[in-house]
Amino acid sequence: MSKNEYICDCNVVHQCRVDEAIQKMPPSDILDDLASFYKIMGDPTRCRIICALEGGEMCVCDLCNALSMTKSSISHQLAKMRELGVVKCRRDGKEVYYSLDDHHVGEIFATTLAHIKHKKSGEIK
Amino acid sequence: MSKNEYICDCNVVHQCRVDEAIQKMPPSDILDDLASFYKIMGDPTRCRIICALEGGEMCVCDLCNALSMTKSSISHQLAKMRELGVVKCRRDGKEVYYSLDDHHVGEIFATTLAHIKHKKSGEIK
DNA sequence: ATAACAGTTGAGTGAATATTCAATTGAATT
DNA sequence: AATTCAATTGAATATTCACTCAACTGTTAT
Repeated sequence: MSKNEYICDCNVVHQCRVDEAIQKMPPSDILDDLASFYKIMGDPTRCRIICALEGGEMCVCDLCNALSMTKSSISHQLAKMRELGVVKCRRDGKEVYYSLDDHHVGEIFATTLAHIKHKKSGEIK
Repeated sequence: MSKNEYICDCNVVHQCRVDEAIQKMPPSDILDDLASFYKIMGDPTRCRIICALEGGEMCVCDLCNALSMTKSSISHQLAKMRELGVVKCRRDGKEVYYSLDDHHVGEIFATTLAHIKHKKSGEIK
């Protein structure tokens, strides 16, 4: 009778918990944005770009040298980060300067970094 | 003379910023852990699992029905999340109950969700 | 104008990964 | 012991994605 028999071959154990979870689930556009935000942070290269930009704006060439990577590779990543509103850029002559666009990013980043470091040193839960 | 000529065909614009970024860059094992943490959150299915588990533990079948996905798919994701210490599980008879392992996850998740919602409703930077 | 330089972009490639399907494990019931 | 049910696992597939390479855009200098 309930929709689960079409999805899964077992019976619901706690219908109330299932209903509660469905009811409290954020709308899918919000969830997709959330996942996109995490996904954009979920790459070592982009994490390093964010770390570098926390000290202030840098041009693409500066970033290349700070991260020891090619201009093309960095530029591709910056384009994605810009699209998601993580970084912004301004042109000054031949150079293009990038900086963190979203002030929340730095905070979330710092919080998570502290959490990782804490876990790393002790493995206390 | 500087190493950048091997990486990039342009000249460093701000050597001091580059040096500062390199010096302040967290060690690569920390950065990899950080990226892994974000990566595991960077998938809508896993975000939904986390949302569901915030209300308390659920068995795999409950999760299937809450998310309208197959047991196998959910189980594969749960295995990854368990490996990274995001969720933990306990067996009770035939069922296996999953819950959030890391109390930081909920906090970081809530913070980011609030941030996304805020951005969504207004696009104020 | 032409050349030189900073950065971008698109196609292509190889690696990572989410889901499906089928087989298997582990536990409870008959 | 045999069956049933919840969950896991491995292989296969399709998609995503980071990086490379080469061509191109936009700006400055000659």
